[in-house]
Amino acid sequence: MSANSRLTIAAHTLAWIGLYQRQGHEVATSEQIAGSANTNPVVIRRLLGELREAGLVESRRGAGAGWSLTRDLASMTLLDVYDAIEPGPLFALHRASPDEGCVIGHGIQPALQDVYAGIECTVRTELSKTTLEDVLQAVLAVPR
Amino acid sequence: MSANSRLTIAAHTLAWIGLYQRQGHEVATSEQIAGSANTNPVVIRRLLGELREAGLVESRRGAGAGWSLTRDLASMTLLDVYDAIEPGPLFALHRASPDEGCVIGHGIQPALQDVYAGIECTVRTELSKTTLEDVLQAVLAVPR
DNA sequence: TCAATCGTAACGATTATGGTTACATCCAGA
DNA sequence: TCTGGATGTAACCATAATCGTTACGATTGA
Repeated sequence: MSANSRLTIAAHTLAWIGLYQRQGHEVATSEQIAGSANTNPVVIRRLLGELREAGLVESRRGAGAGWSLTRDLASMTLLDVYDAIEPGPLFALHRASPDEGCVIGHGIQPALQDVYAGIECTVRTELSKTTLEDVLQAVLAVPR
Repeated sequence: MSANSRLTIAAHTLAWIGLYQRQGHEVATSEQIAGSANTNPVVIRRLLGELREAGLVESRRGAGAGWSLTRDLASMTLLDVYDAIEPGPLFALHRASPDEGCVIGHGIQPALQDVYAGIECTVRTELSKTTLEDVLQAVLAVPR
């Protein structure tokens, strides 16, 4: 596998719930979403649990249980989702500390940290430009 | 581990070779670099092999062997390095195809692909703004 | 020839992701 | 009060990427 499909599954999930609610339903179940995303309901529940901690969705238990959005898709950006599922940094530094006695080893981490921080910042800015409503509209615009 | 430290190790390696050559040495060995980066020489050789395929470094075998840059650090950007070590996409789509019979399942991949492509584009642009010479200068500017 | 270094295969450890099963918990509605 | 359906979560396994390590053949200047 390797790369993160978590943001993809999360966006899929939120768009699905949003459309389902727009069709008049109150709550969506993890099983329905898993069917659409072609994965396991537990995977969806795990992910939705993280989105709930971030305040993007809420769940009801018991009979007639399921998941619903806490606010409109237009007020959720991909950055909100990204932060909710807390991926690690895009680029990591050395896994073992470099040799501090070496000029390069001493200065490389602060130097790269600055560069990496700048890149993460632009990625976050880009993510914040797309709302889940944008995603849903783009989905609906795809020709059959 | 999780995140990629490959770009970090590659930048460390190139900066190290660049500084070493600037000090009058012809070639650097994987063992020297591994000492500075606190890793194993084989890890460095593997990485340098990929950089060589991209034309950034060259190697000499036999006695007095080692690695040298093919061009100045000022003409190498982090994007060159990034492309050389070929990381996968930043964000992946679904690992299993979503349900094409579902409106969301049908349109979600094209919709997200556009967003992801835009983000990768900005990341690449950012990476291309920093040369390895910039990195080396930033390293040397770190106070002891 | 020899010593140093690359080139590379092979194997194991660690980690992230995610698929699956299982089961306790909860609660609206009969 | 029961019960069915769904959540909440633990547990385990599979897969894959990265990395550390050992080992050894290939190369080549001295």
